[in-house]
Amino acid sequence: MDTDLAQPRLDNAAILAGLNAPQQQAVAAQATHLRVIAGAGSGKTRVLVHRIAWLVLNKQLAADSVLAVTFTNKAAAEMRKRIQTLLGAAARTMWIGTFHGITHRIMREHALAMGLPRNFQILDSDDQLRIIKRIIRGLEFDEEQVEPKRAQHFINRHKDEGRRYAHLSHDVPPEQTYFMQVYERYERHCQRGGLVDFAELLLGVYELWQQRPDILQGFQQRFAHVLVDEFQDTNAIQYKWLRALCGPQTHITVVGDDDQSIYGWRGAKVENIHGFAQEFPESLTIRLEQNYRSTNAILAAANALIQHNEARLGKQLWTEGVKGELLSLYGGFNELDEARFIVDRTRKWLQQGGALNDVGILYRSNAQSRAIEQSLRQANLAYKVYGGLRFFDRAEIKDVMAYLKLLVNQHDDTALERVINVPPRGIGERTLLQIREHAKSAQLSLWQAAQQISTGMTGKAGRGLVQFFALIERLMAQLPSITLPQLTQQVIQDSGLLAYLKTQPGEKTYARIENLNELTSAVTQFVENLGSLTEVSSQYADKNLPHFLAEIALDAGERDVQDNQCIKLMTLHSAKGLEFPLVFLAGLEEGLFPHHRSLNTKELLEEERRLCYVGLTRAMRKLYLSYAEKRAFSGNVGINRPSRFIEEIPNALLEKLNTNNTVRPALSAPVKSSSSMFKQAKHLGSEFPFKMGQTVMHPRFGEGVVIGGEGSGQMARVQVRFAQTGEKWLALAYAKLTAL
DNA sequence: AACCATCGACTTTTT
DNA sequence: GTCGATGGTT
Repeated sequence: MDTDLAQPRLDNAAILAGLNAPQQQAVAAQATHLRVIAGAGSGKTRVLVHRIAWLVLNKQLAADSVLAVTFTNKAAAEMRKRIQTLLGAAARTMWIGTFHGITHRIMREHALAMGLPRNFQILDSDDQLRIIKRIIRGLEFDEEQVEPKRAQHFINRHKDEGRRYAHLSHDVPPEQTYFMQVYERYERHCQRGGLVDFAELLLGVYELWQQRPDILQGFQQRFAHVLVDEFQDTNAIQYKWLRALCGPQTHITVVGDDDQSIYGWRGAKVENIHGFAQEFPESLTIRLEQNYRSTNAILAAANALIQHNEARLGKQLWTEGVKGELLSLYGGFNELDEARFIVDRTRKWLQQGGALNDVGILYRSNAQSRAIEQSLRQANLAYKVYGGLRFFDRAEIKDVMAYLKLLVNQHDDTALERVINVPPRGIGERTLLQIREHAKSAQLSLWQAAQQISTGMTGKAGRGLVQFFALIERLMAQLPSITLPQLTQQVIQDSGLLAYLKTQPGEKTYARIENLNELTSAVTQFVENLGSLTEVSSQYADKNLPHFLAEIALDAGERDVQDNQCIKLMTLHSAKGLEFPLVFLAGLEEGLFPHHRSLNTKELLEEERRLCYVGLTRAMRKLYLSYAEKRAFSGNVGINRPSRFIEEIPNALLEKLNTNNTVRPALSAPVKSSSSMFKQAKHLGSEFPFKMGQTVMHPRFGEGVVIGGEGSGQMARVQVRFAQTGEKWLALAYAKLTAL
């Protein structure tokens, strides 16, 4: 797709060559601000890259007066690579990075002004959760009532919106007062420890700019052009941050597709791209609607589907390419039948000369992969499941990382707690409790507290502590004289992690040991790359290690999807930005896709539809849609109607393979009012195991009476009035209700 | 302190 | 069904 070659002499003709008219307009737009609505497969990255080249060439810009922001490291790396191809070495000094990477860089530069220690640490969500758990325990809250995950979500949601504890109204629903207290303590904890979570990177820099207009002005003057990729995914704080950065002289270019906005649930605001023209009156909007990826049939289906959304800027994808095959729809008897169908058609594809890595199998939720994997294994087809646990999130890797963190900062309590008894060295819960108590009362870090306590200690725990201190100190002493890969090896060996792993039985042990080896090669790779970056460090671990830790914290470890000679399985969310000649979109069932938790509000439902749109537009040549009439879920069997999204695709584009089944068509609209729920329940009939007014038994809530119901299959819920607990909505798929 | 059994949860995910 | 957390037991 990309035929860019290094040009000996780059001129405008070369930059614009091979681009269609709207692409050229976007690349060379003179408007103060620019919004590019870039449909799927319309050459978005290409336009972004060529625009940067055009700007540098025509506006005589210094390369470092351009700032290009993306969401993922992968996108940033790709962009830098392609700019390098066009502009050569000039791309080196250009500010290209993720929101978090760039704010991290700014934060390092201005740590002092932000009241941060020079060696501030970045928390990943795992670290964050651990801290929150500790705080909840410290406050002596019941973890049942104040769930750590929800507290984390509470904190992150507010920070992503730019709200500190101090900004919050204290007039909140009672259940949130707990979260408020956790938030307050969490803020203090991070402040004290020099800990920075992901949201803090953005929020911290934003606040710095608010408090120090001089610093802000410096950045405003430095960047003549700011370009933002995937603008539809920006959240509130990212938007505020960008808004602040745009001074009177700044030009901003945003690129995105409101129809592919699928991250509303984690705070992304489609409004940002929708309202751009109002917010930036001197702006031009250009639509890229010519698609270079899919057949006409696929695009027609995608266009038809997305037209059911109201909240959109509007656009129609088209192609000069072939009409292509119709989409095929298969209604499986159950999820295994669906999987067999997928295997069958994959085989057919291979027989016709297709390749394994042409194939992408996409689904709404991870759990769906199991049945498909099973069938693929039986058929001996090579596949890989993308998503799930990231490399650096694996327990054994995090253990090693925690040791490395401790070497940089012994007062990193989170890291210490993680590894003080991993591998087991006799330091149990009681000892740990003692250490925590002492740390709390004497205002010490756990490291300090442990050292003080260990002096009077004899026995197993005491020996374990001494051994642990000796290990850390010995490794610390080596930092200035060994390389980072050597250090990593030492940690793996000397900590006893490797030896301990080897003694553990279980099939996963081998994979874990492999992971540790892979970590060493990742570290080696990091050190090699370091030489080519601007921040050249000495080869020794004392200099490299802090950089490495920051890098890893900001690295999702995105795996390269493209090359592997195998079938790719992934969720629709992870498939965004990818393309496959042959795509299976599985599990098109009401309740699963659209997901039952998105059925009740229009906004969520439209996001589901956009997700479906993303799925359809991944396909280049052939697209299969499928659903299962019955699907096993958490041990239960759910009966689902085919997804409404199927109906939203014109019949003329669909070849129906096996849909002569017993399942009735989808509900045309979500159930809204409670009275209609009530009616619905009465008429639900066979698949609804309870009648109105029936007495039922619940293992936890006891006896109750059915007073309402809604939905069917996986989304079926009943309302029950319990004697003790009052009225509750219970999902039939989860609740173990028995009729009395 | 380590191990085992039982219980419960269960959309999507980058930084 | 399966993973992870928890609580009770050894």
